[in-house]
Amino acid sequence: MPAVPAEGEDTVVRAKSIPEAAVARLAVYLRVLSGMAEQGLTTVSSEELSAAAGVNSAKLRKDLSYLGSYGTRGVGYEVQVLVSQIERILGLTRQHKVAVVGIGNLGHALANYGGFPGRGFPVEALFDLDPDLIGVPVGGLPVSHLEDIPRVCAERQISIGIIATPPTAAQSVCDRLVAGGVQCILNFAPVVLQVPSYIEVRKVDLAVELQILSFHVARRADIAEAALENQGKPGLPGTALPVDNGNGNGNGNGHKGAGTDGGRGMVVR
Amino acid sequence: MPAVPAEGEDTVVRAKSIPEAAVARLAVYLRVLSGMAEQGLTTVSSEELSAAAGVNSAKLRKDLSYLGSYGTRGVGYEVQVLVSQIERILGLTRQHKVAVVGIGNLGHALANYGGFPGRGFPVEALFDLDPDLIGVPVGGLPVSHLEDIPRVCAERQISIGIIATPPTAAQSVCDRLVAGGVQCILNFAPVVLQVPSYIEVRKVDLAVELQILSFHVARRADIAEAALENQGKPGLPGTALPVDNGNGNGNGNGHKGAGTDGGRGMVVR
DNA sequence: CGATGTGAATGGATTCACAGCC
DNA sequence: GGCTGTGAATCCATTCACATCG
Repeated sequence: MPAVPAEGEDTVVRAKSIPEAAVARLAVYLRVLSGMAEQGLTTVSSEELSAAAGVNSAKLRKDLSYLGSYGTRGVGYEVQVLVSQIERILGLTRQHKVAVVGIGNLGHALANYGGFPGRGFPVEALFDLDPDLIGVPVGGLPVSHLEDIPRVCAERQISIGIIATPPTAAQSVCDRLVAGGVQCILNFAPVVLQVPSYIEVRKVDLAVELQILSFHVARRADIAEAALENQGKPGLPGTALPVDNGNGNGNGNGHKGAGTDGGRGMVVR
Repeated sequence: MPAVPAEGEDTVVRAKSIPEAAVARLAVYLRVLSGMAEQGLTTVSSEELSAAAGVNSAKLRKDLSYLGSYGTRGVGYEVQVLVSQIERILGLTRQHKVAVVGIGNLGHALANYGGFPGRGFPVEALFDLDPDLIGVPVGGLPVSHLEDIPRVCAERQISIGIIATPPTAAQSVCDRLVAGGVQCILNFAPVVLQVPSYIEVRKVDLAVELQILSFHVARRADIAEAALENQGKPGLPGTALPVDNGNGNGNGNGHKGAGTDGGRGMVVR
């Protein structure tokens, strides 16, 4: 299915080039919309959708405008239409076969995921170094050896490689994935990977995330300290404020992104 | 609830306000620098460090300039000095106690981490819903019940909560963490959390990451398709090109972020 | 009317390029 | 001479505000 027949655009490369930041948010909108669809909602306004997605409505509308004009003025958007259009733009009509390298705790979690976000990302290969693990099925798929990454990836037409190994192994694993023809890499190892320029890499780095949070805690503490010339007790939440949410959003970061475990029934033992 | 004391405001608050994006990169520089220090390097130029961190040197210098002027013109930077300064800015001189909620595969991985990035982030509480898990030590720390989140977090002065639960539980867990006085949340569950504005949230969303990669694959395919008017075979890497790295970097994303498993000795069973 | 879609304005972040200093 | 530090210029992203249309 070629999906969209050809998109209007006469010339070539109709790449309107949609902003990176918007792409990440579209994925979030898609999830929210899917939830709404399940609940039987058929239409939604930019106001509602943006609130549920934690962004402001202007941004949401601009993001959606990159898809084309699929809303109805004075009314809103049809949930199903948006879902289809976002799936089209994100390339979710194709299947993207995934390989997970490094079957530790995290790799295990990923493997058991067994087909990611509403399908579309079937896990079709697992790799590890540990001899005790080779051949053992994890989530229904036997583990292969690191050595075989290039061959197996090529054979199974893997397009996305996930690196969940210790940092020391990451670069060599990465090289093998590239040799195996994967087009994108999602890297959980805390190293900066060197890759040829045609490979897309995204990284998920827990240490970095924690340190960013640490920075904000520290900044906050500094501010509280600076407030000493106002009052004597800034009020450290020792017991806690029973604050409830309810505000529009509050965090509105902008650039974030990254993988999740998501949970589902993953109890370790 | 007054919560936050009052936010500095115009007057004081000498906060030079260092850009979010730069903060994330500083954490990366820190890791690279630590590696260099271990190898006995004592000085480094912006060129070297930027290459190792996968950014360009101008950006690196600007980022470092937010710390102050700690380089020597014509020479470079002292590794130890940079390490100290970055640690200072990121607030890594304080300790930040961490709670992990949801002891599935991912939570397990996090718990076994047992003290994160070069210490500074000790895991001091674990929570789950599963009765079979309560009281069982994981990574040396017994699991408590979700109900007890507010009390335990308050008692142990937890400042960072990590949510690794299924999506349905995430918001209620989040509310309890907030009630327990945590200041920041790292969310691995694929939901948009609603929090009071003084709480810092970062999310790590695997589904979103994969979909972003999917987008790039699709875009690439479109371009290849468009190239049909040039040649007949764009050259799908069926077997793979043995390309090796060696370029400056290639991905140069900019905004990414997010947690990692990192690996270390985490084999599941 | 009411909500979309979008040019224009604003604000951040990246890059350039060069002055300043060792 | 070489490398840092940084204003100025550029580029990208967000927000504003309103024309547009069902």
